Amino acid sequence: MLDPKLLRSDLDHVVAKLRIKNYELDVASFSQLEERRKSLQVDTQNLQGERNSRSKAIGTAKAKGEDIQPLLDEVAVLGDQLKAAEAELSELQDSLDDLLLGIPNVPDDSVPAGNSEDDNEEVLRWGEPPAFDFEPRDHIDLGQALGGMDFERAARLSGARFVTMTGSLVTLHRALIQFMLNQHILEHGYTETYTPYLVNEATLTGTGQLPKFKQDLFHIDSENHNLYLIPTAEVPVTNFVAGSIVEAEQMPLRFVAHTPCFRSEAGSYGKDTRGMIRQHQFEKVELVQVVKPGDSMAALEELTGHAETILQLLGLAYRKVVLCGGDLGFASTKTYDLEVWLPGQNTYREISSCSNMTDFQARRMKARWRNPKTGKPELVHTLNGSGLAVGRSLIAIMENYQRADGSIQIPDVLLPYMHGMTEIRV
RNA sequence: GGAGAGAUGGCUGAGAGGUCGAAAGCGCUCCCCUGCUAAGGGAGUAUACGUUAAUAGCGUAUCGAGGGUUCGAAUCCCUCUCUCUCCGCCA
Repeated sequence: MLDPKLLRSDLDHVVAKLRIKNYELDVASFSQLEERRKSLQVDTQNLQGERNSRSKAIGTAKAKGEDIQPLLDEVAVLGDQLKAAEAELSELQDSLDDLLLGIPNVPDDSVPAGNSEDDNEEVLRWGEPPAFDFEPRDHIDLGQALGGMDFERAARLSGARFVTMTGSLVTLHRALIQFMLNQHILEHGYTETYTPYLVNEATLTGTGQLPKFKQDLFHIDSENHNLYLIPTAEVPVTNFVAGSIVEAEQMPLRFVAHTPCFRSEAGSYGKDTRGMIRQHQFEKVELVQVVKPGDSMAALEELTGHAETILQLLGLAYRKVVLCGGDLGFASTKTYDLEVWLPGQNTYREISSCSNMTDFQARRMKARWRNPKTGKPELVHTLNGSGLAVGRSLIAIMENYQRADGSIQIPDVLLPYMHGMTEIRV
């Protein structure tokens, strides 16, 4: 959520900023609601004040043993007026909140303009795409040939966009998770976390998935439960600090979590339908930081660097792009995508997305820290990034480390997790 | 699943229809005293919103959440959520 004060004091500026994100703020609706809210709130508070002072007078009169009936008669009409005013105000407040919850975060000044991923700006390329003296295969061919990856079986169990895996490929998948976790915990200073995979509406509202993006989520709506499957660990982990005040000396908080992620992928029909690129269920190692407001842009660079380190240690060629305004997520002010080279697709594909949400999520979650300079609680800044998406990492390893005979070489950093295996073959 | 108890400020914890945004203690901040250490005295110490030049005043709201009763609710009633204790079941 944006700062309502900012919207009131500098609306034109916010509108201009949001245009970079291709979002047109409904200024008329906002101004109208805001104006009515103001006058209605003043009226309501005046009525409340009157009721309070009169009730107090009744109290003191009663204590003195005076006849209070005349006072009661005076106050009789006040109740209904007040009730009506309060009802109207709360209704108005709700519409205003709905509007505010639907407005995206404003982009950082460094974010380039643009409409789609084609307008994203490349910041760097690392590594060389491998040169093969044979025609490289994609992970689907490789996985089927190796016998460990089966999309048809998964479709019988669940439907499209699922996979079953067996054997060494699963070991490799698990090795990737262990390697990433250990790197972030032992080398990058993150605290390992375990979280629920089902969360409530308040939690998803805190990070910004609700109310606007309900269609992207899997929803458990049963007699006794109203829960959603997490689309990313960002949701439960960032909400660790919801409603709390973090001590200054504890910051920055750095959390890493490995969780499954569930996405309905509504609206992506026909996109990436083959293979493991876009699934309803996938594993991700997620990085979350909670930092002091002044530190968040530096923290974004740092966090993105932590994700890059994983790619570098795995020896995977990648490029780093800054998302343009039109491609920027709802809650983000600035996002770096890391795109790994996939020989099977002959292109770079997103494997990590690292974002600075500034105080946008913190305001929704009421996540604050106590600023020693002011002694007051102030909103924290939150960041998150994939470090990395595990399923896509598996694909990347398979396609980049494939050999002419269809076997797959295990990258050195994963060897400690592979029970002595140095390659995967039929 | 059954029975019971509870939820109050940064923390502990009083308060049981009116003068309660809330006693007291702890913690924290400032000041005084005291030549170290320790101790003592005083003052202050929630958040949001509105009004405003203002972090000054003033007003409004907030005692788990949401409804209700009442002129007036932390206090009474209802619903929900969560926590604790005992029993049952269980990976």
